[in-house]
Amino acid sequence: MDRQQTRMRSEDRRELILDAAMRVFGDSGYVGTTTAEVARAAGVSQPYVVRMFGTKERLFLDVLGHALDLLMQTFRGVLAEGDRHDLHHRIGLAYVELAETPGLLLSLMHGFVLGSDPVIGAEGRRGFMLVYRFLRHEAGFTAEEAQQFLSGGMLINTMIGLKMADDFDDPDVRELLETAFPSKLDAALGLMRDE
Amino acid sequence: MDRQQTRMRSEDRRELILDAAMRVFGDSGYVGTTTAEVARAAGVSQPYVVRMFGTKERLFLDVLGHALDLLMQTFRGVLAEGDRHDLHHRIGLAYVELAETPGLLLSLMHGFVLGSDPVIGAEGRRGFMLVYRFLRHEAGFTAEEAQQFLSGGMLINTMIGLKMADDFDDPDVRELLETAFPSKLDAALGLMRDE
DNA sequence: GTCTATACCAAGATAGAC
DNA sequence: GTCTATCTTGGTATAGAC
Repeated sequence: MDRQQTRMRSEDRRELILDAAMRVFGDSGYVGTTTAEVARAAGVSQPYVVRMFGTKERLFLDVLGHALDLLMQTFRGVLAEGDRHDLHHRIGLAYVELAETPGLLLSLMHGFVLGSDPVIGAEGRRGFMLVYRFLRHEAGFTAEEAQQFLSGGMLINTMIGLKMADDFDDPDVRELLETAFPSKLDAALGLMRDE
Repeated sequence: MDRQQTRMRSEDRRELILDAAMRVFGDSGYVGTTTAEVARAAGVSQPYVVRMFGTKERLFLDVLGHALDLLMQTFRGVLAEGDRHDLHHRIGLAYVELAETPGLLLSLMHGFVLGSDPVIGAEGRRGFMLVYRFLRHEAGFTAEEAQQFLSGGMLINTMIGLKMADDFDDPDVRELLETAFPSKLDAALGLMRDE
């Protein structure tokens, strides 16, 4: 083992582990992920991960919080920068771009599906409604718009979780992916149509 | 323990276990569910569950297949019985009714989110596309209609998974639930509007 | 701040009786 | 067809050195 760790400020190390954990949890889910896998992905020892976050559950909750922070921050950025009329499009695009941050959307999704767990479920509901409230009360979406936005988001999450893109050669799969993912092209066309 | 099992045809017992497993897997997911929990829910011994299905993985795959069978059967029933023009509504309603079969939609959802797993992922993708193909090629949905239907479905699954209804007293939660779930009332209104 | 070594427990699977 | 008993593995968490 070539792991005589270089010392680091624990804040930095924490960030590192959190990102690694987000990836791994996104892949295998909360229960399906071992603290050893997180450790390996982060390049530290397994006990250190536990030491730093207390428990695996605590770690997962922190990952959820982290993912949600990034998401809300992205949304607020979009809201701040542009005018109001194509907001729906622009937030949609921003959402799809979040898919490029490994594990971000999927960790959330894994949290969402664990509503029966008293502590993870509570956090999942809180996070989900945070997004809904943002859409409704900050971004000015109607109930229907918010519902449709979230619907599209959940479909995207599901297809990412399914690794659907691996079957892109199947024409049905391809068609579905192309209609479900808002593209820059769509956004441009939509804009032109709106004027 | 008062479990001196009455003997049963293994086919019947199999159905019983499958339904119990669907419930439990729906609650806790694939990895989060133990064969002992399934056994308890079905009223049999843990080794018997394993004995009958071979492995936990095999059991979960069978649950997915079972859930999918029920779903497709329901959809085909709807397609067969009515005329074409309000099909979207009627299938939507049928979908919501499936939520009353414990674990059905959620077991599927847990499967969907495990796309990284080589064997479960493959089955998940297969199942998901089976539904898409039904909508497109049998029910006559356009790509956009099919995409929207699945979107709504995934949002519903997510909210069921989140046990969102537990927070029904929160007005935002309530609003979201009411806009996301197609109701008989909506169906009736929609129909009237269509004529 | 970070590691190695290890205790402890839970879960899936197997053996074999009835 | 179904159970009890048990083997085995692997995973979280702790202790304690550096």
